[in-house]
Amino acid sequence: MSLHELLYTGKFVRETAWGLDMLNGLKIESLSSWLSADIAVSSDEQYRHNLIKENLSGRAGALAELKPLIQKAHDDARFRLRKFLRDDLDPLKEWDEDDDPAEGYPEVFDLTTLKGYFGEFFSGFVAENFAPFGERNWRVPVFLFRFHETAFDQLAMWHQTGQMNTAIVGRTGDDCLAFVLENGKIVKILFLEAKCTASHSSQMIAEAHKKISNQNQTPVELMRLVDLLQAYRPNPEADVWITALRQLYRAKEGFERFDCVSYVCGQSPQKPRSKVSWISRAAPHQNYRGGRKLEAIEVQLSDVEDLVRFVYGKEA
DNA sequence: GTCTTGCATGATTATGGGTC
DNA sequence: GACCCATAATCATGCAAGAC
Repeated sequence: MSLHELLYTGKFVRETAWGLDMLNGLKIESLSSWLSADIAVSSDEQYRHNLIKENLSGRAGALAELKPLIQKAHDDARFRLRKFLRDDLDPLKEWDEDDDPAEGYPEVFDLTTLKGYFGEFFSGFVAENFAPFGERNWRVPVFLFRFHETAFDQLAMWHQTGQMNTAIVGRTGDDCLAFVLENGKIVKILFLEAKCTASHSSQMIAEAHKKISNQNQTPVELMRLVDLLQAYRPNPEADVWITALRQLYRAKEGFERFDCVSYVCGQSPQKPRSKVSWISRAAPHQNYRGGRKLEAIEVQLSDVEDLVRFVYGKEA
C-alpha cells in the first residue's frame, strides 16, 4: 500500500473527493431506543439539568452505530500521526504497514485515558443529539484529540518497547466545543466540560463547574481549531468553518457563549429515594461562577468501562 | 448495622519558574 | 544544566459521616 493510499483511503482514514473526511454530524438513528432525556429548567431559565438514562435493550444497536463515529472522531489524530512520514515529492513510494505510526491508536492506551477520550466525545455527541438550551443546531466540526501530545509520545514508546504506561492525563484547553453557524457566521458557542467515571465522583462534578466558569468569551482553542481544519482542505465545509472561526477570533460581539457540563457516570443515586441525580436539578452547582446560561447533562449508564472497551475495540 | 455519599488524598505525567 | 517545588489534569481509593 502506498503512503498516499494509507493517508487518504478507506482502511484507516476515510477519503472523500476532497481529502480527509469531516465528521458530518454525530446523530445516530437508534438513539431514541437507547437513551431518554428528562429536562428540568430553573425558574429564571438560566439553568437547565438534563438527566439522561439508558434502556439496556437498545444499547447494542446504538453502540454498533456509535463505534464507527468514535473511530471517525479520532481519524484526524491518526492522520497527524502518519503525516510526518509523508513525502509529497514521492507519492508512489510504498509504505510498509508494519511501520504504521498510528498502529494501536488509541486502543492500546490505559482504560483511564480512554474514559477521558470517551467523555470528550460523548459531550459533543449529546450536544448534537440532545439540544442543550433548546438549540437543535449545535455542531461539533472537529474534536481536539490531535493535541494530546503526551499520548503520542506514549504511543511512540509503545511501538518501540511494547510497554504502555498507566493513565495519561492532563490535556489542557477546552474538552469540546460546539457552535451554531448561521449564514457562515458563528452566533452561538457551547463550551463543554466533560467528565467520565465508571462510578461516581462529586469531586469531578465540582471541578467541572469550577473550570467551566472561566471568563473568556471565545475559546482559547480557536487557533488550534483553524490549524486542525486546515488538514481537511481542500474541502468546502472546512473552508466555511475556517472563515467563521477567523471571524469569531476578531469579533467583539454578535455571538453568545453557553456553558455545559457533561457528566457520564456508572452509578445512580441510591439514597435517599427522592434523589434521582448527582447534580442538582434546580440550581447551578456552588462552584459555578460563570454568570451565564448553564446546562448540566448527566448521563447515567451501566458498565461504563465495558462500554468504553467496546467502542474503542480494547481487549479486556 | 449496613450501605451510601462526599471529601481528602494519592497515582501519574508534563511543564514552568526559581535557585544553585 | 541539574535540581527542587508548584501547578495542572483525570480518575481511583480510603475513610468519616450520614441515611435508611
